[in-house]
This record gives sequence, structure tokens and C-alpha cells, in this order.
Amino acid sequence: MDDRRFVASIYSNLLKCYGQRGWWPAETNFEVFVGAILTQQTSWGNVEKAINNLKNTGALSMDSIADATPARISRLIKPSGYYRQKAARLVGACRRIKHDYGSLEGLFALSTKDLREALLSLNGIGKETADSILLYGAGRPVFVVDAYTTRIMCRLSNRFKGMNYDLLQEYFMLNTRKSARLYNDFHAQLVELGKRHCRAKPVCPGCPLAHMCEYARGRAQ
DNA sequence: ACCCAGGTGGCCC
DNA sequence: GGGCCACATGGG
Repeated sequence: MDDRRFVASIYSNLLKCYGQRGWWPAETNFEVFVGAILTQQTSWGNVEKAINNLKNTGALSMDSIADATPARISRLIKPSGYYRQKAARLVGACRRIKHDYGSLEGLFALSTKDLREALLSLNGIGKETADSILLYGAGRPVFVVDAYTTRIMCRLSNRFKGMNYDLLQEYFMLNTRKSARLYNDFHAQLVELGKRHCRAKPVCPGCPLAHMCEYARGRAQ
């Protein structure tokens, strides 16, 4: 099976099993931006509490976070973990975006390549967070790779072992049509699969991709 | 009581 | 370029 068919069948099997996910629960682009930083190495449930605290105190805006002290933001986002670090990064990022681009819309006016570089230059925003903001906030066709993606692909075939973020992203983007709509749901599907099925065991009962695993396909490959 | 969650940056070699 | 560490709360 060639790579394009392989990737397509991963998605179609997940879609068939879980249905359209329609991802990133957020009301505004800025909420996506904040959520993407807060959810680093943190469960979404905890992030929701933090975002609600920001909302309830009227702090969920570029201006109020840029003008706030890191100490105040850290109290509000406490449930999301790493709260001192994340607060400092949130405040720092908002101040720089305001200073350099005026607003989030100003930043989002950049081309995809420039926007990615601008996001990556902010302290606290690495590849996955930058790509999540590009895809779910700015609607750009960028494939997001996360720990689930890596784990799932390595489970499916040994040839993905040792692939870093860039290689895995390149693999997906070379073997799919470059569609924000597709990448949005594809990433959501992979996370859904990752959450439901075990992390370390080679066999996951009920896994919708079990029949695609290398060991299950046999020598024929 | 453990283990880990939709990572990142700093430091080391 | 990779390996290891700190960062921290809440749910299973």
C-alpha cells in the first residue's frame, strides 16, 4: 500500500469510528491562542478551568493580559499547571504581539511561513503550539504533530520510529491534500484515538486501526 | 501511591 | 543533532 493510501485509510477508519470531531472548543481566535499555550503537557479539563477563570474576570483578551502582571495571570490559570511559567510566557507573548503587530489580527495577517516564524520566535511557543495556532486559530493548512500522533504512527509501523516532528509533519503533508478542514479533523481524530486507547501495549482491544498495524498485516506489508 | 496529560526551553555533550 | 531536566495541577 502506498503512503497516500495508507494515510487516507488511517483517517477514513477514524472518521468512520468517531465521526467528525469539529475541533478546538473556543469562541475566538484569541481563546485558541491562549488555550494552545495552556494545554501544553496538560489535560484539556484543567485548561477549561483556567480559561473560565480568565473569562469570568474579563481577563481573556490581548489587552488585559498584556497589561496584567504575571502574578495576577498565574493565579487565574493555576488549574492548568506550570502556572508561573505559562503566565510569564502568556504576558510576554501578548506584550510582544501588541508591540510588533498591534493585535492578533495584525499578527495573523502574515503569510503562513512568516506567521509560523513569528510564533516560533515567541518564548513558550514551540512547533506544536505554533502549528495548532496556525491551524485552529488562523485556519492555515498545517498538519499538527503531537505525542499521540508519534505514538500512533510508531505503533502502526516501525518505519516511523525515530522520526522527529519535522519529518512526521512532512510525511503527512506530502501524502494528503493540503486542507485546513482535513488537518483540523485529522488531528482531532488522532487525539481521540490516543485518549481512548492504551499508550504502551502493542495491542489495543477495540482500536479502529488494529487491522492496520504492521504486526497484523504480516509479511506481505 | 503512582502515572500522565493535545510541550517548551535551557543546558550539556 | 539528541538526551536529560524543571516546570505543577488534577483525574484515573
